[in-house]
Amino acid sequence: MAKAGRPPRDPARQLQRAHRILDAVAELVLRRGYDTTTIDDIAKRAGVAKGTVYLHWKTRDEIFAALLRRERLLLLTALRERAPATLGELFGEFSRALLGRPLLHAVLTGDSEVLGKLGRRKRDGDTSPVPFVPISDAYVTELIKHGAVRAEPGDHMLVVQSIVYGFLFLPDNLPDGARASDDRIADLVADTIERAMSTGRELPAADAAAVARATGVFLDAIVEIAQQKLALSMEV
Amino acid sequence: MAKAGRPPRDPARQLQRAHRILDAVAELVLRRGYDTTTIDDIAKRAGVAKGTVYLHWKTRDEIFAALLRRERLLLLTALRERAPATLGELFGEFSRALLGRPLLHAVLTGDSEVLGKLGRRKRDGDTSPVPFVPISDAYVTELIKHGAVRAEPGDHMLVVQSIVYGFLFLPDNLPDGARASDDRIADLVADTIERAMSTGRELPAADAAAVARATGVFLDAIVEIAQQKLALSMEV
DNA sequence: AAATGACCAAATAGTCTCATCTAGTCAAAC
DNA sequence: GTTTGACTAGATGAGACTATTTGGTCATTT
Repeated sequence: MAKAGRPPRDPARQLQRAHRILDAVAELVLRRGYDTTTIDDIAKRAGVAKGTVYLHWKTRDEIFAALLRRERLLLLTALRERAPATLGELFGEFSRALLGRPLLHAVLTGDSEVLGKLGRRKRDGDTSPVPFVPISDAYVTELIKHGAVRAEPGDHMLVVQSIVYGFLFLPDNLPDGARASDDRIADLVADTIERAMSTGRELPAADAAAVARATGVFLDAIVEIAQQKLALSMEV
Repeated sequence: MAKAGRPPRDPARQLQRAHRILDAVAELVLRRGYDTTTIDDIAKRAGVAKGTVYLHWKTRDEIFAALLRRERLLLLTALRERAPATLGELFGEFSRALLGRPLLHAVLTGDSEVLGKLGRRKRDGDTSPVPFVPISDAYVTELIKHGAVRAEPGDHMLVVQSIVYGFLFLPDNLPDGARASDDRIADLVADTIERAMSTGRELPAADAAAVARATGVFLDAIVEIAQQKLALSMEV
């Protein structure tokens, strides 16, 4: 009924449209939850026809996956901009960024209010974009080598994840009165991880610089991967 | 139809019977979940008539509350027997004890498989016996005074709870391969809390002894309270 | 070629009925 | 006085059917 037809074939325009659609999804899912957000709603809000949505993604779930990948990339980019130098800062800033991103926070905490029946999905880290930062063994080894992280207790990833998880989760099960602000939580995460993982010795400037560099490199690598994954979700 | 009537009025016998009923509840709830465990089942397994169950508790929920209070007391008693001296040891042993108590673990993690519709209950700490150990301000102050815990970051309870919560929770959301054994987790909790909270300085023997004593006193107090609460749930 | 929206099958939500189950009571048995 | 288990009311669930919604397609339009 309304205008249809063919504007100039412009890949940039199409990408822009894809983002506009994801914007709509983000807003609707946050407001009303995944289950009650329909493709019609999304198309209407994004100002396109339903069929157009399906020009970008084959299924409803793929749309959501693309949204989460975009969220993840935004998170990681923001995280990199804060230029964390140490392991503690890395996850402190990660927590801060995550707490400011309701969608990812909902995914992490399995908020069924938002996720609906998507909540109990197997979290195999690849189909579902778990927002955790999986620190690589190489990165940890580097930190140990420079004396920034102690070697002893082992299970570094488990310890870090447990701490982050605990601080991000606990508030949900706490009475309102006992809760702390997002910034406070982020600071406590940084501090706790620093103390739990560091050797306690002051680092020589050279080592500190090397650690900061390694953290930067590690973050770059993650951002890179996130970018590629998002790109896969966004091609027409 | 079967024998009824009146055995000797013996309060000790009645208490024993109450415990036998709770044994039955524990076993059935663990095996089949709260929702599908009926009073008839419980009575049958405990070898009493249904009416007898109601001589002890007025409602189904009260039975379950009594069971949880008993579990909590058993946990705390076991915890006290391990005689933890430091804050880290206290929560390390707490974690160990909790991981060995499936019912309390289910309550803590909100396992809906076991708890059924009891899962989403408001956790106000009094009606529902939250299995957390709420460290008292007095105890923390004592620890700080003796140099066992640093004062700075504040929010001691929040930090400790987050760490414990994180370590106890994370395994549920982790692939089987990445999980650690219960004992390992308990050790890591102790270590992490020790490092996160301590001043780092070695304690003089006198202070160390004072800390151990304070921990013992604190535990005694909690056990005492748990005992009283259980007693309330067990009187005929 | 690109975009649309009417269309359809399939899932979901809603309604009503009937059968079963079970928390809690209480008169009777000891 | 103490214990029992048959009993009841209300909840819960199964089944059958209808109405509505919605993910996904594709003939049509520009």
